[in-house]
Amino acid sequence: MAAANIKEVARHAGVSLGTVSNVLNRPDTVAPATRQRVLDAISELGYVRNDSARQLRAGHSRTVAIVVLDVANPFFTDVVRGAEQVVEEAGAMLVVCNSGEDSARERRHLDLLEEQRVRGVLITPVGHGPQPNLDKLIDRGIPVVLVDRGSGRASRCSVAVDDVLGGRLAMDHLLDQGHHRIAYLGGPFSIAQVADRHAGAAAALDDRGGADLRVATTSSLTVAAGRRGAEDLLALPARQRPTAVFCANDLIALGVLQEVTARGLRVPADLAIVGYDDIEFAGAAAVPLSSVRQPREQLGRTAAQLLLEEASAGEKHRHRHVVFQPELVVRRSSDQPRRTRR
Amino acid sequence: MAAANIKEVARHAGVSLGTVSNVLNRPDTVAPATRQRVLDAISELGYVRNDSARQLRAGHSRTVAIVVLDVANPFFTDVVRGAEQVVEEAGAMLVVCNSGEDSARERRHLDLLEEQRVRGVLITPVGHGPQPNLDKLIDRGIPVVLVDRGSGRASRCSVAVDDVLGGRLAMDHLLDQGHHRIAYLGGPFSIAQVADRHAGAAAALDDRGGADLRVATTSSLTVAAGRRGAEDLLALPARQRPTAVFCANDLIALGVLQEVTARGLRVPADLAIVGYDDIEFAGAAAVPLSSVRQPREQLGRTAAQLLLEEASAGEKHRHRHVVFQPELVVRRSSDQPRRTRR
DNA sequence: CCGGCTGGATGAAACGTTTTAGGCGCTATA
DNA sequence: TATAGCGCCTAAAACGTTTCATCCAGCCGG
Repeated sequence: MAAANIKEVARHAGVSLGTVSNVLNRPDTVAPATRQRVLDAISELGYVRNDSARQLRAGHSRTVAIVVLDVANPFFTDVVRGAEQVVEEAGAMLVVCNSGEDSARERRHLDLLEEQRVRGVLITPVGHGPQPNLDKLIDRGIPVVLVDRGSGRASRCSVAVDDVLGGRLAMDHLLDQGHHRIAYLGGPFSIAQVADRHAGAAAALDDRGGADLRVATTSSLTVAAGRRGAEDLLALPARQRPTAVFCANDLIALGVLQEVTARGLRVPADLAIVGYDDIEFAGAAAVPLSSVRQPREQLGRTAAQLLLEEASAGEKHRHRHVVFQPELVVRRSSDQPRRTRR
Repeated sequence: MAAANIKEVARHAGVSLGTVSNVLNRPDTVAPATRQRVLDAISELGYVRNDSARQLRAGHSRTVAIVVLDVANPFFTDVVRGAEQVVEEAGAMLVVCNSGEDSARERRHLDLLEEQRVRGVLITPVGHGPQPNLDKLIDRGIPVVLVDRGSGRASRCSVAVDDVLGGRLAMDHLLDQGHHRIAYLGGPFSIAQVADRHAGAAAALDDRGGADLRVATTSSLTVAAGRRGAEDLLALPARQRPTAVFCANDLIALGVLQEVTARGLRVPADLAIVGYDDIEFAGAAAVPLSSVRQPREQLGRTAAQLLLEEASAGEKHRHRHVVFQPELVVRRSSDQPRRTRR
């Protein structure tokens, strides 16, 4: 069966083309009898709207895109779920694109999305420099909301969790636990979250002093990268080896935990670990993981709301920047009798 | 800047509309000098192709959709990554839709995708009854590939892992370990994987005898559902309580592990656990989880390949059904000195 | 000098909607 | 009786591409 179009439906129902369109879009403006005839024709022919034509006419599509750094990262999957709720409620469709922390792929996705004239884009950009591609979208009138990236830019909305504060919370906690040699493990620093969390940790240390913060960078935010990072840390001579590590996210932390455990060392006695994101698996880890919790689904919901608002308000929209507060969840991986450590 | 269209570009470059189109689609058919003039006009005006118009003309889009049961499930995220590779290589775009194990949402997604005339659909359907929506897509000529669902249906391709075999492997292993009271935890049974894995386990038991298989159903395949399922199992009187549990997936298994640990019981001594999927977190769990491993990314890759093949081969395409073999990975959660248990 | 060929460009049709201006037959009002 | 208003419907234009049938100029062989 070839795809029937609106014209065939019209012929079949003995009405004009515009009437069919009215049945579809403003059913109450057409007489009940006619409407029924059209509906019958529709179901008889198995007619399905052609969205391309619709979009062409409308000038934009009804889909909203979210571009995440990593589809397999539980942080983002929860953000996606939050955004999904809101977007679907509004009768639109959410499509998920994966940049894989690769700015070339990000660019390709954005180009494609622009060609598709999507209704709007939620994005956690890969870098934190200027973003010509995003600006291009905005120029074209496509609303963009930055997710988990608090840019002060006035040209777009953003939702974020205060990563600097999160870094502070984690660091304060480790200092409270009496650690003096602490490592920050994460990367690449081109990812804003990685840099901000580190900045918070460094600031906390500046305020209180009396400890050492070593930075070890990873090439990505994955379990495997965490394992490799841990190898490096553990290879240090005992006097330099940190007694605690603050990881840029939970995947890294789980990697560290795996590596440490594999070598027969104990957590937190030999190495205390604090992660970030408090993903579902953090509590189920070999040693339950301390972590900085973020309101992930809410982040997604709020982002989607801002986007839809902007999309419908048009010119008179005022950009907003929403910042949520993170919260430290202390579990076994960093919790031990208070004493000074050397 | 309003979106410039092909006509303006043509005027700007002093050529006709068709020539611009040729520059875009068949650059070698237009004289170098003209081509350059057009390209200059394009970049000067910031012209971006309008994909809706393109699609309208072409009759179909260049996007491929994948509809998964749960975006937050690591199994699917890996399948998505595999499919992504192949689809992007082919210059198309993969969009991810989440049915959330809800057939109403699945239906809405499929309707929307049909309206969009997507190039093809990869899907793990919610139920395993007849699927009128899928048939509708196929009637319309949109290729559909079933993922992780080995339907013998001749009308579509499929890729799957032999879940019955996986269930056997798990069960055989537990029997080898000397367990006599075993539970199968998972649900809903309307999900084919849940039913098949159970069938495999039951078949293995039939073959060997000498043990009891209790089925406990959950409402979904999540960590939370696993915890609730474990509560029920642990509430049984000691004589009936199973000594081992085979879980329909790793999320369930992690939930069980959490609940068991929270009550101060030991794994595997008090309760052995075998999961399914071997997700990245399984090895990092409190007690490293035994699990049935599936070639997840490859599943995605193969599915995408079949889809693209069908999309381009058209009529003369022969449907294929690819089945991969799972593999049991034994870790601490089910590994213990062999002895008979009562 | 003519016919045919070729590389390069053109113009118009077509894809399937939505929307807008208007038409037609009624009824209610002045 | 004219007029306005209303309910219902129609016809046609427009959205931005791609493609296909032409066309034109130049060139070659005869």
